[in-house]
Amino acid sequence: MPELPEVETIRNELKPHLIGHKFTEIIIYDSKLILQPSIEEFCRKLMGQTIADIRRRGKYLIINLANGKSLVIHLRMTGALLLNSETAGKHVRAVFKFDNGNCLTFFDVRRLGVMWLNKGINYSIPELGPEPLSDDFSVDILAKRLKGRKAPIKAVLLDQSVIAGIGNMYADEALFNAGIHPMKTAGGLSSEETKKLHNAIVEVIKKAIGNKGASVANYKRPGGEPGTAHKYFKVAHQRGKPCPVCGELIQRIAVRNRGSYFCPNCQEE
DNA sequence: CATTGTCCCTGGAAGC
DNA sequence: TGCTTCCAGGGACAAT
Repeated sequence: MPELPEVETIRNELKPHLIGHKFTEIIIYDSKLILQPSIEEFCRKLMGQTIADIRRRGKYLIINLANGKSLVIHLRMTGALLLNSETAGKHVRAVFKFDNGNCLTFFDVRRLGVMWLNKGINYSIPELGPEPLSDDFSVDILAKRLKGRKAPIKAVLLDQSVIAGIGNMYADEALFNAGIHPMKTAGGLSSEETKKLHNAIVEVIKKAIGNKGASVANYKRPGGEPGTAHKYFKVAHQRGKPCPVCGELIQRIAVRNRGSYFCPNCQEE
């Protein structure tokens, strides 16, 4: 599932193939993919435009066009952007061709991914919290953002308006590394725990980017290769396996309907 | 504003 | 073998 490290990997690997190139053909197979404007207008406004830059904010991929507008893409659960892959098929929702002969396929089994065209460079994506790897994300900022929150820390970590880009897998990994139980009240963390959590979030995200993302479901890099970050997961999706630190069996509980994996010994309630 | 629950969407795995 | 249920989960949205 594409979270921050996966979207960052996709961005890095698409850039050299797409920047400076023009859209020469656009095929939309699934009308639900485009949020705005209409399909016809979307294609007309994109056709012939040059890609100036590819950026990322949280889990959103932002394709900046030379005309100042931007194409915003969210892959949600199973979306993938593949270079020079299949151009038709059951799960192909859109295909974009470019003047250098490259072809970009939007592949998405569960059809939850979306994209839209924005008017200005100030893409109107929802209000998001700080980027975990930016200077805006300090221990103090994290403490301020958790203060007074009564919801479980796991739920708050998944709230994109608190911190941008963290999803279910990396929330579980960060909480494990910080030794914090997912159900612990967010506002009740000690300053020591907050410090540990901050460090764990930064480290987990950095390491996952270094490993080109985690291929637990059907995440693929643009070239079709998997990432390797999931090979180093300690608790995420490891139900029933022994904790790498203490050997206790990893458990799964539901926190706000999200599967949450943790070690009952290392992360006491 | 904070919080919680529902829905969207499909396919693989597990259970019976 | 075939049916049902669970599970994967980001985010919009409604309700409280």
